Amino acid sequence: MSFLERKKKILMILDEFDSLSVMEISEKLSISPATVRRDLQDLSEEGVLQRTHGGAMKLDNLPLVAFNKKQTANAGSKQEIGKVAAANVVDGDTIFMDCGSTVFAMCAHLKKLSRLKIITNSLPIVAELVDVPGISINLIGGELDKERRAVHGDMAVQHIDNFHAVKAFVGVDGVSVKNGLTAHSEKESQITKAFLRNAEQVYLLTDSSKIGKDAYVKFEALKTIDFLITDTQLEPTLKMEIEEQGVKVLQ
Amino acid sequence: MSFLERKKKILMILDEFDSLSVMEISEKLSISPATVRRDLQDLSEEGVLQRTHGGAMKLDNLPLVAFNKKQTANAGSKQEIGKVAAANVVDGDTIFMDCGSTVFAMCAHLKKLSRLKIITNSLPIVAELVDVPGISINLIGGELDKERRAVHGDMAVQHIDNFHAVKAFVGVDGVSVKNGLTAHSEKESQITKAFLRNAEQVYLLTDSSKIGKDAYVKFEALKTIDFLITDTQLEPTLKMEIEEQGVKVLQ
DNA sequence: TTACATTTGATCAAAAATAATCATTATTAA
DNA sequence: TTAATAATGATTATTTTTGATCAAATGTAA
Repeated sequence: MSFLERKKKILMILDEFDSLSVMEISEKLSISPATVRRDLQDLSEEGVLQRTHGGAMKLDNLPLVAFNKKQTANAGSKQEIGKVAAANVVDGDTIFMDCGSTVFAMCAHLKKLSRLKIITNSLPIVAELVDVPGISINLIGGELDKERRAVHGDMAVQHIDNFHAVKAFVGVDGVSVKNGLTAHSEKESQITKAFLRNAEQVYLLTDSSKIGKDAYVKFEALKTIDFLITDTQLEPTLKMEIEEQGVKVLQ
Repeated sequence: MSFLERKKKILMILDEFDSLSVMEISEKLSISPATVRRDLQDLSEEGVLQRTHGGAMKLDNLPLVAFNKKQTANAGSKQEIGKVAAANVVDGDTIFMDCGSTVFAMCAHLKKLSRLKIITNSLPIVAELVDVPGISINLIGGELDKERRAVHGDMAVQHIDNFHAVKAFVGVDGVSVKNGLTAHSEKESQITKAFLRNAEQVYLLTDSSKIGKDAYVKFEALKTIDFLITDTQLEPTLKMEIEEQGVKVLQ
């Protein structure tokens, strides 16, 4: 087994168990501890995991490494959310699609549409839908954010401002009644804001773990969005508070 | 069994098993390990699989690179041309890269640079270089041409006009002293024209089979370009005629 | 703190894989 | 047909990778 294969496997099992010891990895992959240490050193230098004494830990803010593949974290609810969101798209729509794994989960359910125009800054979405007949894609230009596999920056915002869509499907890092929509980075929030102001209807897709939480860039009021699509774990009191703001919650 | 047949089979079995060793491939196809290694090297340069020590792996972002499957025509000379072109890029450069398999062939030889900015409309180039540290990418936005895996259209042209690069590396469908640069489609020629007018130095990459031939959209005079990079098959008389126009021919 | 156990990084020899070379075979052109 | 060219497989030298060993560093418990 080559380094590249081991790297993939280590990251996969590390995604499942949040942390692993050198011995555990050594046993699971049938390689010597010395090799595991060398691999962990390389991987930690790449910045894809956190080395610890005796093993390694998952990095939680590791955005989307090879995110096409598997998103075990909340994979189930993301698929559910993606399905519900896709059900709100109809033939002939022009839609904005944000980057992020939750919005990406819509892709699988959009393939059966026969006429759809997608404006997006997300490379994984492009890769997933480029060969689907009936779907035409407008790719937003600008600086490529390698980690997120998405385009950001001023050019991207300008690009979006040249378009109008009937629906926007966006993600956030946090959302609450008090602070509205929040993000980890300003660049990301600028893109999302641009989507919001150029779409007739806005759908916010987020699993319930991010509802009631705040990230540090506060960029838009909650009532700006029309629909919040989330999983069934959302607490009823939170749901009521959100709906009082005029946001329809879909689950 | 010819290289083309082996290539097909290798990609097929690699699609089934996610990774294979040289020996496994050698046994499955009844060819020697030496040939397998040669094939894997070629295929990895084409960007359709990931070479590892001891074998090969499937690529995860293959959808974006898929156009390369048809790239086998003149694969050898394309690699040569790509290598020569890449040798003209130095650390710190900002370059335009056109879509097309010949320009794509530069990628493999650009990875060792430590500081490079690439402005491109080609998804395969993006997919190939997105994970290379030291290379930053500006993706040109606009309508996605699914067949070409590239972005075209007015937005794309506008985008390019916002930038300036020291070098542009472009491809064409035909080039001759009489008709200059020619293309099969107007959209493609508009993009190339935009690259030409915003770069200080223009490198045209094309294998010799396209030299002396004309496609139907005539869009630029031959003398507009500074360098023509091609293979060693180019006829000396043609070469002389081209150099008389002030174009330097590199081989 | 000290004593003890564990983990680590460095070094090295063995094993594996590769690239380069060369003779042979197959293919193509004349 | 023969000569020239290209592709293949075998051989060998080189490089890369691996696992073992061990002193040094780190963490843990008293």
